[in-house]
Parts: sequence; C-alpha cells; structure tokens
Amino acid sequence: MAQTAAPSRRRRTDSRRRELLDEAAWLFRQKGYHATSVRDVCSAVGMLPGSLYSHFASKEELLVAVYEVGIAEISQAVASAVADADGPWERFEAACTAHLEALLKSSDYPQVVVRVLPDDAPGAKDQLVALRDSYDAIFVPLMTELPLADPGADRGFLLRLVIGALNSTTTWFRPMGDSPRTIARKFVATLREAAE
Amino acid sequence: MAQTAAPSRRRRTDSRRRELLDEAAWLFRQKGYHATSVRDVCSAVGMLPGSLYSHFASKEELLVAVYEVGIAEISQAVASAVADADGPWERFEAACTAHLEALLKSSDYPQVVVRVLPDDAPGAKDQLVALRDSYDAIFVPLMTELPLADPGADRGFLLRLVIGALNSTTTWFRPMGDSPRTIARKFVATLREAAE
DNA sequence: CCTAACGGCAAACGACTGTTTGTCTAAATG
DNA sequence: CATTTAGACAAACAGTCGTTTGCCGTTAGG
Repeated sequence: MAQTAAPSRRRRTDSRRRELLDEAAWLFRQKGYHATSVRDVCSAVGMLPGSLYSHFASKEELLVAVYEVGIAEISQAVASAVADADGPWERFEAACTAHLEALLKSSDYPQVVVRVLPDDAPGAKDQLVALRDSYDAIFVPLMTELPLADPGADRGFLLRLVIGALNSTTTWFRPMGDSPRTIARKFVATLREAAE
Repeated sequence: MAQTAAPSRRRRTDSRRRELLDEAAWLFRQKGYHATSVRDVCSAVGMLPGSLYSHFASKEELLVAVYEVGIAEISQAVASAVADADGPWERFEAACTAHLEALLKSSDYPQVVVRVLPDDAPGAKDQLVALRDSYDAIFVPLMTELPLADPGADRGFLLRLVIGALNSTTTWFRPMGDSPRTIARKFVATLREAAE
C-alpha cells in the first residue's frame, strides 16, 4: 500500500530527467566525458545549466546514472539471449551477439560504458568499476562451461581478451558493413575451431 | 657543410623539449588528454605555462608529438622483431610479443596512442588517424600470409579484432601477473589451434 | 482551499582553461 | 667583442568550467 496512484507530477519530472540522461549518453558517447560540459547537455534539452542540479547532484553522478542504464541494458540483453540458447558454445555465441547488438545498435548508453573510463571521474570511480565488474560476472559462467581443447586454459585471461576484442568493434564498426550478428558469428567460429 | 659541430645550445633546448614530451606522455597516459592541463605538464618540469609555447605551437601539437614518438617506438619494436622470425606464425607471434612489450613495459608513449582517441583533439584528428593507420599497416602483411583453416577468411576483420584484444590488455595488465611475452604466447596459441 | 514542495530560471560564483604578450637573460654567431 | 637569437619568466588575456544561490510559478497532498 505504498504509492497506489502513480503521481503525474513524478511522471513529468521523470521524463525531464530521462531527457537529460539521453542527451548526456549521446554526448558522452560522442565526445567523451571531459569534452562534454554540463552546458552542452542542458542546452540540448532547452534548460539552463543550473537546472540540472535539480535532478543530479553533480556531473559525476550524472555519469553514474548513464553508466547504470548502460549496464542494465546490455546485461538484460545478454542474460535473456543466454536463457534462450542450448549448449555451451551456443550460449557463448548468443551472449556475444547480444553484447554486440546492444553496443552497436539502438542505444547510446552501453557505448558510454566502453568509452568513458572510471578514472575520468575520480569521485565515482568505485561505483563505475563495480558496475563494470557486475557485467563481466555474467560472462564468467559462460566461459567456464566452455569445452576448450586445453581444459586447463586460463578462462579469466580469455574472458578479458574476448571482451576487449568485442568492445574494440565500437572503434571501426560501420552500419553498412557486417551486422553485429555476423561479426559475432565470425568471431565465435574462429575461437570454436581452436577448441574442438 | 651544414651544422658541422653539434651546437650545445640545440642540445640543451632539445633536452628541455624532451622533458616536456616525457611528462606529457606520462600525464596523457595516466589521466587522459582533456584531464591534463598545460599547467600540469609545465609545472611538472618546473616551467611556467606560457613557456611551453616556445616548443609547441599548441596543446594539440604537443599531443601529436607524443603520438609520433609512441608510433615510432612501437613500430620499430614490431618491425625488428618480425625481421628476426621465420615462418608466418612465428612472425605473427613475434609481432604480438613486441606490441605488448612496447605497450606494457618501459615507455608511456605507446599507451597514449591507445588511450587518447583522435576525436579528443579535433584540430589534429587527421594527423592522429594517419599515424594510427601507419602502424596498422605493419600488421597487414603478417595477417595475409597467415595459413588459416579458412583461406577465404576476412583478414582485415581479424586484424581489427586482434589489435583490439591486444590493446585491451592495458586495462587489466598487472606487472605481477603474466608477462607480456607470456600473454602473447597464450593468445597466439589459441588462435593458431583454430587455424590448423 | 491552503500550503508545502519542487522544477526551472536568472545570475553569479571562484577556479581553471589554453593562449598571448612584452621583457629579460644567457648563449651562439660573425 | 659586438650582435643576434631564442628559451624562459611574469603577467594577463578572454573564455569556459562545474556549481551555488535566491526567486518564481506550478502542482500535488491534506
């Protein structure tokens, strides 16, 4: 018996907050954290710079909020893709496909997580690192269940290289080239031949 | 009959210029381009901010100079390592080893090339992109001569993933863990099993 | 209906940004 | 020895940064 009727007030301010988040995600992805000013974000949504502080306590907290959405989006995409796949390699490929699609299509949020390093916001570094780690944790069981040619292979080592390779696609990906799904298929095929 | 005797004056100013470059490389690698101010660099070498402009026309030109050293260092390391190796896979592994050692040991310069994106300095973007491309070109022949299981594999695609994976090591590499040489060996071994 | 709360505006805060200027000093050149 | 040259200093430039403050209008809750 908490909030029975959704307050329309809350809804209106939330939409304004969401506008700020969307614009911040776009700008952070495009120009990076330091090259994006609070004034850039606010003017893009038709707001004065001081008004942002009604929604976020600081620029760093704004970044954390964008990070949270980005991690949530890509985590959910990967988790549900994995749930629909059978077999270790199939789950792994499903995860890679979902990862790339979340990163390269639709939303700006996940790309912010890749582009903006935790060190860029020293005051929020711990939160950003924790968010990144929470995502990596999704991949860990997928890697450990993978039947590799060398069962004693360093899975943590492979995991970091895999995620590094996947994230590097943001540098060179072009919509007219291979689709994210195709990239993931080629990528996993290469690794799979090594394992069996 | 140009400069017969090396002027000690020139040497003195060059060493000062080198100090600025070294400190800029350290700071750019550590905090990024935008988070590093001209005052940071100058005060680290005991200089006033305006004096930097006796050596570099702008902050962006300073970045370009650091980039050039970084590209030169890693290019030379890879090229000479490749020259000493026989066989396509051996050359490829030698290149990866040299790449990682140049990136993870000794110098700060190559890491700046990985961390600072060309978009961070819009006025120098073309120069920075050209420098990056000149390095990638070293790897192209190594990839094309690689005897892969699928001879029709997309070599350019693989090249980008390989470099992305190698560069991602800067995020998680710790000196107490695997050495750059060991990382390169494990990495190439995984790929090689896939190819033969 | 009243009142408390809140989003947003307007304006300014001090700190810091990259860069320019004019002057001084010391070393290299003829 | 006289002259040129250039690195460094000192000081300031105009602009931008993230953030704070006081106020106003609207709106939700009692």
